Amino acid sequence: MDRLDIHNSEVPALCRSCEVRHKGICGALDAAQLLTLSKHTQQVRQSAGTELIADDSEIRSYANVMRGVVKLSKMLEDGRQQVVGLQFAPDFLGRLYGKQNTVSAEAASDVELCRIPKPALERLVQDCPELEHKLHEQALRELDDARGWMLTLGRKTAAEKVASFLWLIATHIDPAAEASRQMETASTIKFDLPLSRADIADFLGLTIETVSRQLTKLRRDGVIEVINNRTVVVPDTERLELRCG
Amino acid sequence: MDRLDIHNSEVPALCRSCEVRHKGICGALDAAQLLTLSKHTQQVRQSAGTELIADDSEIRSYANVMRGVVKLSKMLEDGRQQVVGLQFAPDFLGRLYGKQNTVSAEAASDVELCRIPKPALERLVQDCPELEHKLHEQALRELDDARGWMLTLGRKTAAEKVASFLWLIATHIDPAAEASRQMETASTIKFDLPLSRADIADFLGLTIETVSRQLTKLRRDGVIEVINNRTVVVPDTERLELRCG
DNA sequence: CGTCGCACTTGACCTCGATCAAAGAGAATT
DNA sequence: AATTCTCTTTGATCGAGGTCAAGTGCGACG
Repeated sequence: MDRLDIHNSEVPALCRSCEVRHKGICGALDAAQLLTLSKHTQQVRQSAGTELIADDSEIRSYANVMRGVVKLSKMLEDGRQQVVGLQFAPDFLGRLYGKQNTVSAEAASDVELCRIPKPALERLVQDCPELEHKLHEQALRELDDARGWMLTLGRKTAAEKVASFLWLIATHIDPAAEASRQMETASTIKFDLPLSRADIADFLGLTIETVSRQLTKLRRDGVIEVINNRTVVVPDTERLELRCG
Repeated sequence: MDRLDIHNSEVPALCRSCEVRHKGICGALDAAQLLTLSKHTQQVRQSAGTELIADDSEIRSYANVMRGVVKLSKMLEDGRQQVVGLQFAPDFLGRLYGKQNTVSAEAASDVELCRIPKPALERLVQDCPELEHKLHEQALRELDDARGWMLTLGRKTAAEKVASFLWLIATHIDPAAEASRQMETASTIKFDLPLSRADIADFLGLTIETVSRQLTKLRRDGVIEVINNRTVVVPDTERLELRCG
């Protein structure tokens, strides 16, 4: 688990995050600001399992997730762990306005990040209310997500938790499929799990054995098919949704 | 559970929220903006148990919590409920930038709110980047809180959950005591629980029986004293902290 | 091709917290 | 003071999910 070093990465011409407008930070910036930004950002690749941010560490830089999935988690002293969030491209990654990080972040899959040093981003945010607005909106979305998961963690059964997790990944990995699902009901979705069983367990507040058993049950009941332990096919999304509690 | 109606409340001279600077929204505003604000705000009192916001309802107004505690919660169709947040004075209450509310809000104790209609606040936010910044910071604090509770919900035992809840209330109700605790270790804290056993259970993802049993255990072990089922005395805060896991 | 390592699955058993049931304990009403 | 709420505590029992222990499948590597 080597720590990420932004100096060991190739210098980007213009950070690709600028092409990503949906949730990324760059849609808010004008041409001059984009140029400034591109001078500071560093495109970085990290392989699955790399620790990107350590909890309680000093905040030195922020990043945009360009590709892959980043896992945010918190740990108790005795090692019990809870995944408290997942970030998909093109989410912004980092805790604005703090001195210390409040969670740790790890690459759940191979990821591509667009790094920007803390002072550079903070200057941009100050100069650009529109950028602060964008980041504010993402924070509110993350807050909604977190609260949604609190309901799952506190009140759902193991079976409902696992179904809810699959549902979350299905809708995030393949938003197109989700959109089409709303038009013409009953569709098939196929996606790769970006998390190991252990990570899923830590996300759902379960053990890996329970996650495995519940996946087996969903398989037996024909709600999902699993290929190579990583690829999931959902023949009928409604059947899955029904199991989310 | 009558719904709140802003037209049935007395017109405030100048909303008292403007005096509250720590986390409230008004510290960001200049004199002219404060005056504008005071024309739109309505000070409202609600008694414990009143529903302030219904989940999925259309957002019509925001509020600042002036006194008391507001409980945010989410519910499954079958009635299972999870409290996903608590708001103490002078927190801002409401989901900015959304059409629908994403949680329901209920007065946990008797509360005093300073209401402001959605359009009025949104105009102010647009005109005043400093105000957006304030609200952004609160959203990030709430996000940190939510993620902290995810760890509690997913990974702590019932005993640790109850201790953590008491710790949360102790530090929020009496920040002064908390501050003094840091200077000279080992202090006594006394506070009233703002939540019923049922609410505590819904907050911790437990049943009221388990909450009751754990409180009894803490009492037996001398970690807390309980007066009238509502007032809690913690003779040694460190002993309590030790039980938070 | 074998075997090593790792992630996942499956089984047997146990425990913590849920459920069901009853009994206090205040506060409000008659 | 007696009655009736509602909230809380306590006890007895049950079961979902955790724990412990094998077993399986698959890719990496000699």
